Amino acid sequence: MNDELKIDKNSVIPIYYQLAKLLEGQILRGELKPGEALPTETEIANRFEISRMTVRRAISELISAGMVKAQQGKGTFVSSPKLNNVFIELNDFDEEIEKIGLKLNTTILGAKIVKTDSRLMRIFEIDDPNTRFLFYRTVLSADDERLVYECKYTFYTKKKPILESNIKDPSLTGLVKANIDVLPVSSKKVLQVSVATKEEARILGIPINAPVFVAEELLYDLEKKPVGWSKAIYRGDRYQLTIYDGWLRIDN
Amino acid sequence: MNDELKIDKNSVIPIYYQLAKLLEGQILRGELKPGEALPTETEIANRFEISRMTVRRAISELISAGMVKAQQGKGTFVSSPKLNNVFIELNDFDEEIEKIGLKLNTTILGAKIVKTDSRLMRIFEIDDPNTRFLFYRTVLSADDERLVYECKYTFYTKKKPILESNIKDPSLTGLVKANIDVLPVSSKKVLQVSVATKEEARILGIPINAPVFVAEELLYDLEKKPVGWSKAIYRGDRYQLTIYDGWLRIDN
DNA sequence: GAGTGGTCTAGACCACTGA
DNA sequence: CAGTGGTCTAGACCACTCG
Repeated sequence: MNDELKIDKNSVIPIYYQLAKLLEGQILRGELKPGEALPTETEIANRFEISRMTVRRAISELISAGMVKAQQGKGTFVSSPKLNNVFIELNDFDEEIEKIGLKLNTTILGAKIVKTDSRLMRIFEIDDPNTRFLFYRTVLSADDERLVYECKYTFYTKKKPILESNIKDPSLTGLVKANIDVLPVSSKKVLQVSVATKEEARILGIPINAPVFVAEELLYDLEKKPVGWSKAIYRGDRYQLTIYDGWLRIDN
Repeated sequence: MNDELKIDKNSVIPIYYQLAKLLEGQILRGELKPGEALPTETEIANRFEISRMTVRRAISELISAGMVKAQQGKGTFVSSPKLNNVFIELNDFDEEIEKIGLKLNTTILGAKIVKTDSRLMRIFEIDDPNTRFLFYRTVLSADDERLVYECKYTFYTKKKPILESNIKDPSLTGLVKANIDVLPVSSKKVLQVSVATKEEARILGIPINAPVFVAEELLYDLEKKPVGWSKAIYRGDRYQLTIYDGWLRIDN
């Protein structure tokens, strides 16, 4: 049985990959149903005359794709596709726009040094009221249409001059890297929905109270200290978030 | 040198895990900076007197955490934390609410059989104008406050009776599974921002034109055919999306 | 050609589950 | 207890990169 389920040991395609694809096919075609057990690793190894380590490499691909789950002492079982609360790939807003083929353009509305206030002290977890921040206001446009209005803050250090013309990378990460000698390694983003204020509506050229996304981003350094904060207003009529979910496929 | 960088080969903790954590620590402490090369696999294996396969297992943990990248023929290099367009964990709205400790309650406002229309034919990719759908309207509440209004559609098959009292799992996935003998394995969600219509405002008890999230979900079966569709209206003042990004840590 | 990571083997011992 | 997956070894050969 299973005549076409063969593996070419002399192929340039790795054995573990051929085997993973073979098992993935059986699962996707429903020949192996959720809850069912895969053949044991030893069985598969004997059947295809390959090493058990190679079988394990193949199965580990399926595990990381979320299609099967191994249980020590029991066996390896086909998972039910979990359609919630899983790892997903979220395309960055801006890359999404560029894919469509529009030209993106960032305009710096202003850059200045500001004193701290209670909000910034809370966000950046600092006590010193003399701390000063660099404050940037930028607008992202595509084809002369304004899409995003963004306010960005990072610590001010006298080390480097702030020349507006000198800003190569106006993203929050870029500004932090340019102004303080720190590498942001993690971030937290909060996405909310709101309606445009008068100022936001004016800058983006949309009606007051039009729906907008509000995306706050907080950047952290290696020691989990906040090093940058931004608040971005996205036009609600131009942005949407698309999320794909379910079993990840191996490779493509 | 590096006295504390040791591995206990007799520990219950796997060697590959100890080594992965050791290397992760060096990267997080900045002893290995982005762009720098790790020692070669053979070097590490000799240094700790372990097998190269075990070293590879450790490094593969770092690779899947996105902290390093291996390049055949060249070496293994510490990655720069990529703070955009990466895999992220998106908590499901509802699970998020339950974590806070609120009791969730789903009310079924109605369930009926409807004829198809041009919108449903487009969404479900069908041609037959005689197709009929099951149409559910539900409301999700927490502590007597209405949070989400949802309209759900799935194919109507006469196989099973539709008893409202019989609905155990009112999620879209649950309804699809209950009504047609099909297992949804993947989904596509689109998140948009909008303002509440008159009907939505009435049902959710919010002002007309209040900001809301609109989440459309399309469920697919094994053959990538749409089997369920829902459109959910989330109160904008009660929901937000939090996204963590950057280097994933190994385990906890 | 020397050195790197990528694949693969044929064993071994262990920890865990279930009858 | 027999059978499962989890870890580990000490080799081997390959494909790739770069001088």
